Amino acid sequence: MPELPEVETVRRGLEKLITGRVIKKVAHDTEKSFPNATADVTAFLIGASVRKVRRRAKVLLIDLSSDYTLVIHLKMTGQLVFVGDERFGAGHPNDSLINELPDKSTRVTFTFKDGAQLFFNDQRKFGWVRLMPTVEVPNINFMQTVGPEPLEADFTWQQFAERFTRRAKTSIKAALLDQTVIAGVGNIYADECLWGAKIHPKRLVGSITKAEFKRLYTELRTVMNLAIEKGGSSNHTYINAEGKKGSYMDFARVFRREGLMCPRHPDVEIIKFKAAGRGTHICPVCQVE
DNA sequence: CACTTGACCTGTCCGC
DNA sequence: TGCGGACAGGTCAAGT
Repeated sequence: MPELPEVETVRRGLEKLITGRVIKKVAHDTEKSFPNATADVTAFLIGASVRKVRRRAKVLLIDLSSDYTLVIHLKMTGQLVFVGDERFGAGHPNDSLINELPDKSTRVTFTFKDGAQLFFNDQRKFGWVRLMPTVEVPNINFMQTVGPEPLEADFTWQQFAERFTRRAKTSIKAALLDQTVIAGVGNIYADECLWGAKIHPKRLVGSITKAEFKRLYTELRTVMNLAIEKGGSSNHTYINAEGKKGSYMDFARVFRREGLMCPRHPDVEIIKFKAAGRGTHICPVCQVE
């Protein structure tokens, strides 16, 4: 899925596009797409307006005037795409794409009172949408166990390093991907910040020095802030709420660049292998085991 | 507890 | 052109 920068990009788009709009209708395909969409629950959806769009880790939270919240996880291939009046006029940023919605991967369709629509599309069907009272959101298991937001202004490198102590015997990459350690890191930004900090992904957490944690913290924040600025990273599935792709991949140093040269070593090829069960990219000179 | 692995799905790409 | 297998930006529930 979308990692923190992609989910944040979607959040910002939705905030601008759907805040204040009144939901008139909701439709979904299978039970799995919207597990608790029973009539007594959707009663808190129909007629409610969007108050606020929040994000925690990789989860989107759409607060409604009914004091209920739509909780949405995009997982690997989820998208939330808004289609408003632009669909009927020229010059929409991605007319050809937008005009195809809904399509065969549309899972949930929200229709607003003014005719605009929000489509939850998800090719692999791992994602989900739930509706629950806003006050209960902090009690769900994920919210209770998820780690701190890495981009918060008051989050320090010492706090960052401290979060890892519990995972001393696993690899640094596995620990970075563990949402209970730090929120929002996924496969792209794990590889990117490990390269930036010159740390091999298979190094055990217990072997990482304070200086290395400090570098990793700085690199993670730098890379995620840059990615947000660029609208996230796009493969063939990710687009934001306006149907646009992000451009971070134009700035990636190692991710999905196997066979290309390391930015620090013009004569060294980036290699790919498996670490923490995921495709992993490194510069074999910058990052040694 | 900490840690690893397989499962959940569909689509695409690559080698035979 | 077809087919099998690996792989894809993420969690979970199991197993050791």
